[in-house]
Amino acid sequence: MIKKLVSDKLQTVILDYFKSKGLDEEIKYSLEIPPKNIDADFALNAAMLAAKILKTNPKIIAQEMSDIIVKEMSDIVEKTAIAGAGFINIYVKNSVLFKEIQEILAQKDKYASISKNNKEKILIEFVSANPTGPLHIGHGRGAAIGDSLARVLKHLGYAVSKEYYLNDCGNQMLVLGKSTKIRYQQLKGEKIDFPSDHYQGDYITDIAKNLVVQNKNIDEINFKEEAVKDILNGIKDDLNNFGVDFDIWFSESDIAVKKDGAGKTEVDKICCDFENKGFAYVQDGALWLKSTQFGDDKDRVLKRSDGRYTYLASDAAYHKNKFERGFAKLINLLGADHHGYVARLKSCAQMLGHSKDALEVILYQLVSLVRGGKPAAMSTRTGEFITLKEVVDEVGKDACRFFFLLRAPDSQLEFDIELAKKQSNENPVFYVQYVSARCNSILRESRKRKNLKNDADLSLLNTKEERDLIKKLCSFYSMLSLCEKSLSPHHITAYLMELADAYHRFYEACRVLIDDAALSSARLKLISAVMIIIKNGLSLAGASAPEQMYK
RNA sequence: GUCUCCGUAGCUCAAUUGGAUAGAGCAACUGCCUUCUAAGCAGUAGGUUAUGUGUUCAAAUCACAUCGGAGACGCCA
Repeated sequence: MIKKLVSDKLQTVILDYFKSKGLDEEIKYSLEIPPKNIDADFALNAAMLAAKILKTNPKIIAQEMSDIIVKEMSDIVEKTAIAGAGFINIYVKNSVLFKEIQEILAQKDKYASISKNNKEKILIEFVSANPTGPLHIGHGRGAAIGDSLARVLKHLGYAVSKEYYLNDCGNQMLVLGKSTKIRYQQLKGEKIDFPSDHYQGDYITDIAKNLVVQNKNIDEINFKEEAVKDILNGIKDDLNNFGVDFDIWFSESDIAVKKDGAGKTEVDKICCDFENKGFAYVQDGALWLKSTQFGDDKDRVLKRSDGRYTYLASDAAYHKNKFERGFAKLINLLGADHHGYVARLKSCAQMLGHSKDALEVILYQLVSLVRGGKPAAMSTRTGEFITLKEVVDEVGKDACRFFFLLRAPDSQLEFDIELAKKQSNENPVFYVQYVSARCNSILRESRKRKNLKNDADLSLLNTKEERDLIKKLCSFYSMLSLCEKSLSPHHITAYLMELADAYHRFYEACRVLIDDAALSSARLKLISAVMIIIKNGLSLAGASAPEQMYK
């Protein structure tokens, strides 16, 4: 939280300076972590931005600002330096760093979390796969990104709810029921052709087999219900084994089937509402949403001329329901193939009286599946897909979740099954978890020793490797706020790899269990702090921090 | 045809959202285990950020154009 400390103090100092210069407008300066070749703790770009407006030399502004910072913030700032085109590099006092380590040790898994729930309520909806088949590897990516983002936001003090939207009515449910029935009849010896537009996967036959065992009369079986129940249980198991749990399972039938006293569903009501407000109109016997009014490139059908609603109508009612539950911000994770929905969903949000930013849609590129260099199909209908369960069983939950978090959502992810199945050091999760194993090993060994002190003097930690490691620990909060700002949790894995790198270098350079009891105690404190951060970070990524690892 | 995303080292990807000398892992090569786990460390090599023009103190990042890849554009679900 050093960054927060520095930036909070800087804010008033800089504002005062700007005022003294007669600058009223807000300048969006940023406090950054400098590139590796510069050893300063933070870099400030405010002088260059101010110079642009004041039309003066940025270096002069930088010097003035720098002098004020040193004077006003002497309790935390050791020194400053002006570099490049007018960067102000800030060096934080060692005592601030050491205090931060104490803070980590005291707060443990609560470190860098904001406990007061004064931030807005957020609903994050993800996966939401139709219950027509098991989750595949693409759903895994959505699950990993959504769940980790939720964990980060929760840690930062937002009241986050994770929701799965269940499309449990509509035509495909009927097809699912029919598919199961035909498989059942085939198992009973009837000669029936299986239609090519029905669900082909073996899991349908498995469900039918279970029904055959129950030995009921065919007329007593609700095939649709049995199939959905079976598949949904499978989905829940798969998510559970993947470390993902949802707070709310929202059923589409609640808004599209359930009727109020007047015999209206929520979908009926919102369509009516939109029409009354002029956001929808009738043309060619269908009801159209005027989404072009809010930036969509064409209007969309809400209700077909035969009276059936489209998915958009359900989605509009669903999002209205989300807002009504008191969520100030909605985050939806969608596969990139659904990007066409963004404009119309945002239109709905605005028609409901919310800002278009109240709904954030994170699109993640689909996972292209490769098997031994050749592309592999992923269609639920052909039945030739790799399930999430299959990959988790073979690769392990930790590696799988870490792998999905390595890339930004909008970059395409190539998942080579053969490579992922190889449990080798090609997978960076081992590099990070190895830190945990090495720390634990030392901590175990240290318990056998008796010359260690509790009130270790952290100022003894003054080698380059120790200082680098401490600084990396202290930037944990910066990483979290970056995830928040970019709404992407992929910075977690990048951070963990950097932290692991700093730790392994420290491990090589600085022996912990040594005769010098004072130094040894200080280093033990340091690795206790490392353990806390590694564990926190891995936990946000949905992975574990093992106590031991063997060859 | 229109729209969205992408194009960065041999491969897979980062780059704190406009910042300083563009960084990691894998693959390749050279060293390091009688001391807390070598799933590690140190080092070498690898780049006109697809191409071009522009915007400014500053561009991989923004704008326009071109080339290439993926995807979306139905009164489908």
